[in-house]
Amino acid sequence: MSVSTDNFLKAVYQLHSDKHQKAVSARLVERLNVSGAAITDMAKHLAQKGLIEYEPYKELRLTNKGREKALAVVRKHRLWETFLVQVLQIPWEKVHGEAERLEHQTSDYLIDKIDEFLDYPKLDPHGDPIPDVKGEMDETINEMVLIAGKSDADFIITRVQHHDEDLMEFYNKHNIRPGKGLRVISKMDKFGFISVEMNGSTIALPEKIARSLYVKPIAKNP
Amino acid sequence: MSVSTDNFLKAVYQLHSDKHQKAVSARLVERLNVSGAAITDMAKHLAQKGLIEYEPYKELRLTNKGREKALAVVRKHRLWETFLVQVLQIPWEKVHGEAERLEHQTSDYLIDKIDEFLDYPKLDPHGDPIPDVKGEMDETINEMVLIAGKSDADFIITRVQHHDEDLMEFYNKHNIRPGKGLRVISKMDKFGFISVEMNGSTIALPEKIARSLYVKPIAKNP
DNA sequence: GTTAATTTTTAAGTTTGCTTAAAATATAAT
DNA sequence: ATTATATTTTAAGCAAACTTAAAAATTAAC
Ligand SMILES: [Mn+2]
Ligand SMILES: [Mn+2]
Ligand SMILES: [Mn+2]
Ligand SMILES: [Mn+2]
Repeated sequence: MSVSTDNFLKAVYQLHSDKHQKAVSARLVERLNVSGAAITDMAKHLAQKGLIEYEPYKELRLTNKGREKALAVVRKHRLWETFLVQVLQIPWEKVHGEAERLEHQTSDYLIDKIDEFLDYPKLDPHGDPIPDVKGEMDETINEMVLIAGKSDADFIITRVQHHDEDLMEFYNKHNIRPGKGLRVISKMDKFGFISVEMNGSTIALPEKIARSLYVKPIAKNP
Repeated sequence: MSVSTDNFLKAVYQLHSDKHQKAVSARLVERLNVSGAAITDMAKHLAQKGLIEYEPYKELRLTNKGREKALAVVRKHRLWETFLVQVLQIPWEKVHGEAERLEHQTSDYLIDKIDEFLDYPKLDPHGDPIPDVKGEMDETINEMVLIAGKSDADFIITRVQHHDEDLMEFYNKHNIRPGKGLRVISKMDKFGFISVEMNGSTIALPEKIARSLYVKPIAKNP
């Protein structure tokens, strides 16, 4: 498998899981930074290899074999991110770029050694679940995007999106991490801000941020 | 720089340093497993980029810029090998293959972090010197190939070749490592064996092995 | 110093993963 | 239900890094 097919399968897997108004193909264009023609090309190519189901103008879908390959790449990516943060102490905003390249050049043998060394972590530094050697991982239940959270309710941050550098900068500035608690004070105002209480102070989160944070509700302490 | 140029420059650098009857071009064909035509192609291409000096039918030579790039790849390779052995405890015979791929996907930032983590090692697991961040490394003085060693003299193994799996298997079986001492009992016999005393016993080393071990003489203890 | 063997280069062609421009189809709007 | 807009596919083509086969230059042999 080449770097391009790795990235294609991984992207299909990830885009498929969070549903969106746009079709997978269209979002692949943005995610992989290639033309639409390249997507069709690759789709046909991988369909013929039995990795995706492709029919003209229909939504792309991974076959079992394709999902297996995608999960293997996701596993390598997330284990590398975890390793780089925990062992080499690389700042969490820097590890995604490194992992994006290392994931394609890491044997199954090596990644299993890394997994063992880390003692089989379940979550990466951004809160994303790490597939185990069989491709299985924890389901995140009750999870929602922060922007969908009811006001006057308490949440814990479960995951943060981390593809965008601006997002990461914001998280760092406001000490936003998976595991942190927050309370939604008011839902989005007319300027696109949502007000939350965090780390003892109230801050206004821009819509972009509020859409990038995944949270789960917790029982209120009276 | 692509993987192919990385490997090409690294190979030119390495083949240039140990001189041999065959020309560099011819040995590149073996080392990189490509046709002669591909070597000429790449040579022209890199010459035009100012990385090597190329004139038809003349020996290839790296420019300063080319050597710099080559050393950067060598640095990444050897630091990865060291890291995989020391930190992840991967057996030394397995690390070369992994490093061969990782070396091309590792940023300068990351490799410097690895260097720092390892506390700036000077030698890799096979005894090869590791270029520092400026491309400088220890010269190995008085070093020779074992087969050139005088009989009835004592040596220390400085480096071992490790591209070949058979070699590594032999080293493991006989506990041959950099740093080990040995004494040459007799030079190569008519069957191609050289007799040495090592680890308290006498063993016959086939020519191939004796050509793969680099040693330096030590003063005899009377 | 010719001739022969070896090495290197040139020439032509392939594959992968892209591109742009157009045509085809699907989706949305009136 | 047409028409307009957006998306996807087809078509043609390009660049990198290879290949094989033939031609050219070098090196070795006699
Ligand atoms: Mn990531
Ligand atoms: Mn990637
Ligand atoms: Mn190596
Ligand atoms: Mn390599």
